[in-house]
Amino acid sequence: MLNQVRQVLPQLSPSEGRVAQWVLDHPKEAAGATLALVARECGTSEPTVLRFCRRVGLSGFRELGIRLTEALSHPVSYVHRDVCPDDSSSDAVLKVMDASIQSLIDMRANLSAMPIDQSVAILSKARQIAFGGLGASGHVARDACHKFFRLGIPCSTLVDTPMILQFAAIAQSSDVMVLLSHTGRWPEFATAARLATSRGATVIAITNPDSELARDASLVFPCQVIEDTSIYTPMSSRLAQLALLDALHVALALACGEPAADRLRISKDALHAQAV
Amino acid sequence: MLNQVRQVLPQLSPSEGRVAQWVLDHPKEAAGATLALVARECGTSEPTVLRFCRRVGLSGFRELGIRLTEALSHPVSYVHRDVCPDDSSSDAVLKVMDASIQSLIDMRANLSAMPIDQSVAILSKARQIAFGGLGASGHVARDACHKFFRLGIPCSTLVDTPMILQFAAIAQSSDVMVLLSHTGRWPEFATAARLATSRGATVIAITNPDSELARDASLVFPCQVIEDTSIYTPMSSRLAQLALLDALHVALALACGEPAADRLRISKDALHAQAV
DNA sequence: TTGAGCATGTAGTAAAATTACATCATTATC
DNA sequence: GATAATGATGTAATTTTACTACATGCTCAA
Repeated sequence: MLNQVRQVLPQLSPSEGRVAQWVLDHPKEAAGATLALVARECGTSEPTVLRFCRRVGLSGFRELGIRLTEALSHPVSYVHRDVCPDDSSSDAVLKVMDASIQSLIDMRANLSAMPIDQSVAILSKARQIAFGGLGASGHVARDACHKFFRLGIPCSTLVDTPMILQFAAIAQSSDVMVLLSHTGRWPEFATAARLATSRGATVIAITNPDSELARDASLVFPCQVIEDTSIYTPMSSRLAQLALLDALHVALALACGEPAADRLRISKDALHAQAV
Repeated sequence: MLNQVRQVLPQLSPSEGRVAQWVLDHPKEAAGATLALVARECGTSEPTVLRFCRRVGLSGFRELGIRLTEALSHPVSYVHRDVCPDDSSSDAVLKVMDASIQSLIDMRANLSAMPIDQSVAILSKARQIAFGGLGASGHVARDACHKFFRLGIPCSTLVDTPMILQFAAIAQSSDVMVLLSHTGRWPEFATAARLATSRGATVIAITNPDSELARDASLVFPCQVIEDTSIYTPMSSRLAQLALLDALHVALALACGEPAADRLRISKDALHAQAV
């Protein structure tokens, strides 16, 4: 909303521009203000304020109040703003955290498009699960492996292409291979997916839906890659992948019922017996 | 807000109750509605609607609109709700995602209490950085190591207690050891922290502030551990740690200026030359 | 049965939002 | 350089909206 105001500001006439500027400077005050007050505050007349509202695409002054409280009630909005070289450390940290939060929120909004139930059904019957990923995704794969193994399912991690290809080559029908790739463009991943599926195994891809890997996988969790305009932008999508695997892990634990829950409890207790 | 309405509903008179019910049923509509419209819609009079507003603790009808848009603009609140065994897969997944999002939001709110500037200052002058963590924190440590090493700083990962103790024993004054532990209760971590600081090295702890480790570290990033009431609760705090390290990494890259930015760019290009 | 107390509605009021129209300045056109 | 045209801005009237004061009617108890 405030961005919308900023955007039309240059096209506004002087008086209307003053109103826009005042709204931007005092958004909190403007949200609850009355038409007369705003006019007085900006040294203009009521109709001018109203014209300003219309010009930013609102139906009237009342809607301005609604839109403004809406925008402000997110005490902070986690919209992505690029980190720029002259940011202070604290600014940069805030921006990165916001980007991370936003990427999780985006993923949450997309959950309905993901094959969660199918994946849980297949994973719960898996003979073994292998998690494959290169570079940063390798760490996610390791983490996932560590998590799922506590359910009592044989798990392994594949962090280089030879390993991934070898696993695919010897996969059996009840094996599951989870492949993590941000862009899905490593040709070896698609090859491994084809190889594994041809042998009857299931390949779950957590990747860009417009990729060769996505086409060749059995199940795809679409993860849009945020175009990183700035070199400072970290891989927020990696966080989202981790959270997704967390969620899948819990869903699987539920689906497996008591035995899995027991194993979780036991493995937690094993740690707490000492300290964590 | 809506909860507030629900709470007073039983104490309301019939007509006022109808208003409350309508507001609960059509919150979106109610947010922008006019007094007359609500009265008509509920088959009652305007003063009754107004009385309803007063009874839920508002100053008038106008405030109802504000509170309502406020409540609705958080399309969902990411409050933590425990996963229970009879949840469906999709319910469980949503709950886990919400918990993850909330833990990031909490961390963001706590950023001001963290020694970001000091850490950046020390890290930018570090001869080498070692990231230490056990179990799940080990994966976070590996991920962080992978990230910081791309800045051109010598980095290593320590994923077991002997390694952590050995690093501490041979640490030099410009070395930095980053220790990750959710509870901070492993005695070896505190020992390592004492050992390393006594040799002039800096120990940055990302851990529970009420722990031995926190006391013995040079700098502490407090991370409150969410009491995991349910065995299904995953380690959301691990996500927050990752995001924090992401942020710290970006802040450090900024502080190091062009050389670090160049290295980041080069390492990104090295990947993009093939595919990621 | 009558009056106290409460729920509800009617009618009125003040203020706010919106509209219609007038004025002024600026620019374009002849 | 006068004049029409366009657009910005304000004034005043109108409508709508929120809110108040008061009246009606109902329920229950003495």
